[in-house]
Amino acid sequence: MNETTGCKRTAILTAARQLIAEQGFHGTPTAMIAKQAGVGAGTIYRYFENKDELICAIHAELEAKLRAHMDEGYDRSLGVRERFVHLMKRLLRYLLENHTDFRFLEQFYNSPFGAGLRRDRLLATGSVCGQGEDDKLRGVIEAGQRLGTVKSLPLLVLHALAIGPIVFLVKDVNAGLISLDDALIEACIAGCWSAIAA
Amino acid sequence: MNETTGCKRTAILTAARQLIAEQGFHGTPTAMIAKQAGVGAGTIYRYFENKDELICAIHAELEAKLRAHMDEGYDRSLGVRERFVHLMKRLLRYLLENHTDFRFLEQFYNSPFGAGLRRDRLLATGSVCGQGEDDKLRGVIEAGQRLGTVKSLPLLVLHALAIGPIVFLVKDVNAGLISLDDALIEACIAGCWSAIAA
Amino acid sequence: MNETTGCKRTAILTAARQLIAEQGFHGTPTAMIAKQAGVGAGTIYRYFENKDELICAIHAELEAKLRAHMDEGYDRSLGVRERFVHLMKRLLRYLLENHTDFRFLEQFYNSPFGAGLRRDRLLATGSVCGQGEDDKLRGVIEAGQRLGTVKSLPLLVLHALAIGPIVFLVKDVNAGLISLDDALIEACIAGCWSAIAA
Amino acid sequence: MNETTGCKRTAILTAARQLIAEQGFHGTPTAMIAKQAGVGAGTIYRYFENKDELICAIHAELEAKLRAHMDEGYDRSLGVRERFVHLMKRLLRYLLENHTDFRFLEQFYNSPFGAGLRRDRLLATGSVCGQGEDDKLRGVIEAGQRLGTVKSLPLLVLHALAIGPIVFLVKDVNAGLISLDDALIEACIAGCWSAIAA
DNA sequence: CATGAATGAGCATTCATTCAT
DNA sequence: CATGAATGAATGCTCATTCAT
Repeated sequence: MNETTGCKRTAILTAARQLIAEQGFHGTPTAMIAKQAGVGAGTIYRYFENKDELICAIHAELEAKLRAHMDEGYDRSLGVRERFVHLMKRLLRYLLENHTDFRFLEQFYNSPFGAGLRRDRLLATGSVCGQGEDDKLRGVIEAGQRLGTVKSLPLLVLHALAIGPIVFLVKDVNAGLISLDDALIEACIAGCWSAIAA
Repeated sequence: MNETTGCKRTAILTAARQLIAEQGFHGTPTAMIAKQAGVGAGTIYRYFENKDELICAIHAELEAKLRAHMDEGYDRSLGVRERFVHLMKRLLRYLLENHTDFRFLEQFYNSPFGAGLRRDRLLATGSVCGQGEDDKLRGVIEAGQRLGTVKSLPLLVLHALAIGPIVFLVKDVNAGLISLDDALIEACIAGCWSAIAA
Repeated sequence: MNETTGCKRTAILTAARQLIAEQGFHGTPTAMIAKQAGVGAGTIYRYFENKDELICAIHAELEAKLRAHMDEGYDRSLGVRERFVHLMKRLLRYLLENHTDFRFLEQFYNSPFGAGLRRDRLLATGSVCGQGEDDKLRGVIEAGQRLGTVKSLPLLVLHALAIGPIVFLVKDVNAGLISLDDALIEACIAGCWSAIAA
Repeated sequence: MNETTGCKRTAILTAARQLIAEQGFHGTPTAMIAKQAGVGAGTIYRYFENKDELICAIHAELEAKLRAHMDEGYDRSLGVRERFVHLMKRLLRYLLENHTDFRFLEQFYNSPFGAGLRRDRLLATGSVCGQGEDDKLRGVIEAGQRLGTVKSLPLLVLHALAIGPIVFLVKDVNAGLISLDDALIEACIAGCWSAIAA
């Protein structure tokens, strides 16, 4: 048993996520996933229609996890800037701490897989434009716009100004080019706020 | 003849860049590249060691083109902010106008190919930290720091704050989620400046 | 419950026969048979050694059914020609009315399955040469030979002359190329008789 | 070199025909075909879209060969019966002498492959009903009907009476149940004629 | 007895790369 | 130099069969 998860489906998801994060979609044969998950080659297909479905399932899982993590400890009573900083910090910290998750998502969005799904997605175009979803970051930005503390620009532009640097920076960190302490994280997010602040 | 370039190497590079931008690395067999380039399947291997080398050659070519485009019309006599805006505008406009180039680079950096090459690259971690190269954006940022108009943060962080939103936004545009007029471009780059300005 | 037969074995046989008739041996996984039969995938193996045995069991069942049908209403006191016509009509009508049975047998005999079993089988080489079995058609032909009303040719040749057209014609009917009324059936069997009559 | 044919396409066709005749479609992996043909596994796909296309190509080839063989030596000036006997003899002899061809066609027509193609095919429903083609057997039968020497029955019925016994008998021969000398061949075809003769 | 999750051998097909011409 | 036919290793997926419950 390679996985203590108990459930084979979870073992497969975990193995696939890790391997794909490291070696890419095409560098990760299903046989390798099965082996790493400690299951038979055919077992994958009891849980997923095909390799693509497996990949999309991982993506869905990761996005839910990420969103849940960001929302944790969110306090509506705080001011716009404080709430923005809270969400952004949690986002940045999550991406830094969950190395393989980020690597996976990185590849996902920049591949034909993500092409059709890109809209409304968090790291890609931002859940900010999630239609009816309870997107906290979007809510904060819109609240700021109503109060006049955030620029009157299209949501997508503001979102790019906020999220773009985070994604970019995490790549640098993962590439070993820099490491971020609390002060730098604080400074970076302050910069993001300045970018969107009126 | 699909290419009037005369040189087969160029025909191959062009064909490969376009096809890969549209279909991804793995959706683009070498045979397809050869056909589109109007050359024999074996001819590719007269000019490139293997498919990976071809891909890296495209990357190198695109990066050089991009850098050259950014530097064009650059006026050292202007102020820091003006020079920053000039470079950033040219970058954003180039990426918007050269759709397939961006698509290619997007895929390149977010794949095992780019993994080893990521350091020092423009869109990835920014040519800003190009060792000895004449990197104008880096120069502007450092000049700003000396004058106290740009924050005293690591270059990579500033670079992320500047470039991150651009890359992010171009993806949105390419996904058809938004289109940018001059005013939005201006506003976006103003936001980037605010992010790094002291 | 898809089957009211009560017995799982029967449910499996029925499901397998129908599915195989429609989709062929290789287009019919055991899992599909089990599902259609309303039993678990493993249950098939409680009643049949393996898939091949199941297929052979269906074949045996169908052949018995067919033989029983042919023999029904058989009157030994009639003349040779009348008895021949009786058996042949019942054969033709059975095959026309039991579409899937015919489709199954068709596939069975023309596949490696039937290869080893072909000898002594009704539709294939004819139960006419069934060793000790009470084969009515064979009996009629031999009786005819003794009376001099049927040609003195090897049984197998006579059998081919009698049965061949039937099998051939049913295929045409199943393919929707022709439909047979009573007159045509009569005429066809008359032709078969002419072929073997002295 | 397993094949002296010179052309790989031919080697593949030949190998596939023989192997499939012996082991069936599903008992004959493409790798086995390639090996027997003395070519690489991928080479098959340079000549055929996929395995199905290969199989259909074999079928087309065999049917053409068979038709050509039947037509050889055909003399329009002979009487209806003589022409019928000529064609039928050549058909029967061809099937007897080309064991594997028959085995292949047998399987082809009784499989999902043949399902859509069955109409108008020689062994299946008979080229007799080939729309505009120069089908000699059909011509002879129709000529006989005009002269009143052949029954006034639908072409398909007459065709079944003529061809059915042949196909049936060849199976018996191939199964080793009987062997045909000239006299038996003559007798059998005489029987077929009696079946359709007015 | 019955189940159905798990298995893994087996197969069709693709594609980067080679090499004889 | 250029070609493109040939290659065969590699891969996603299927399915008959087993066995723990």
